[in-house]
Amino acid sequence: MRLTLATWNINSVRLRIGLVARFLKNEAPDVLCLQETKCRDNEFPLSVFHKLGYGYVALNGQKGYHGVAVASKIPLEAISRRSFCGNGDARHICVTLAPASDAGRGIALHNFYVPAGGDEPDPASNPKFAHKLAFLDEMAAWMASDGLAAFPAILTGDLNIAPFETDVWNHKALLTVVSHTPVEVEKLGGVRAAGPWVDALRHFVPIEERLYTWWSYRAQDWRRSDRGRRLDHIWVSECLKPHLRAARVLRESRGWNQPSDHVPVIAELEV
DNA sequence: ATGGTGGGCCACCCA
Repeated sequence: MRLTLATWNINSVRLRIGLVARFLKNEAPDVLCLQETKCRDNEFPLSVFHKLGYGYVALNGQKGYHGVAVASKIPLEAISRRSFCGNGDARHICVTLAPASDAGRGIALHNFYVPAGGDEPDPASNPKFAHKLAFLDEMAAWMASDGLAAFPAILTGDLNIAPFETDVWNHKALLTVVSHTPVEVEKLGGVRAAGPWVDALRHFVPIEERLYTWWSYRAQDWRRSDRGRRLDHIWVSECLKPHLRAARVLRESRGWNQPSDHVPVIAELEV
């Protein structure tokens, strides 16, 4: 079967539930991973997802900040949530996808919202940046010890890092800007190597081609200035690499009414 | 070089 998976930092799922519905009607992914839902689990607009055919929803929310969710047309099993850096932030949820045609163990799906890291790229003076680096270290160590990617697995979400030169509008200018500094790019590389994971978007889009998933709200005209960054990712385990069929960015949604500053990333696999 | 715009929520924190 064809499995379509999307990830989207929605920046308040309650405010933008209309955009989510539009996206689900238009693109109809089998699975949608959300970040920055910004609500408690009992405030999540479940009924909208149910009405649109997403009968399986797994939540890890909290009041006002962060929060991740997975909505799916296919059954979700073995739902778990991990707290990173021991501070109780809702930044991770793991589910197992059980596609009908998959006779095996299913696909483990990790949905992450990595800390943004604040403004100053110095862990000594900026605790938010220190938190981001510690979070990435913990991700890599966890992956290495648990062999998460040794079986069919997907790691997705807002990783808040644009790793390659063509993942930002100006590589040189952004070397000192949190999201593209060498130290965090290297740590993200460590997480990827710990799988090892395959970057689904870059599997299909040549590295020479600029590719963004986020444009700041602060630009006067995001489309004209096009000062974007590729912060949102879908990674698959090596054994799923031969099953990748397509991956793309839904750039147009940045121009919708009252948009999120992030747009969806979509990957298709034959499983 | 600076400040620009959004969200949650009720004083600011966060992106």
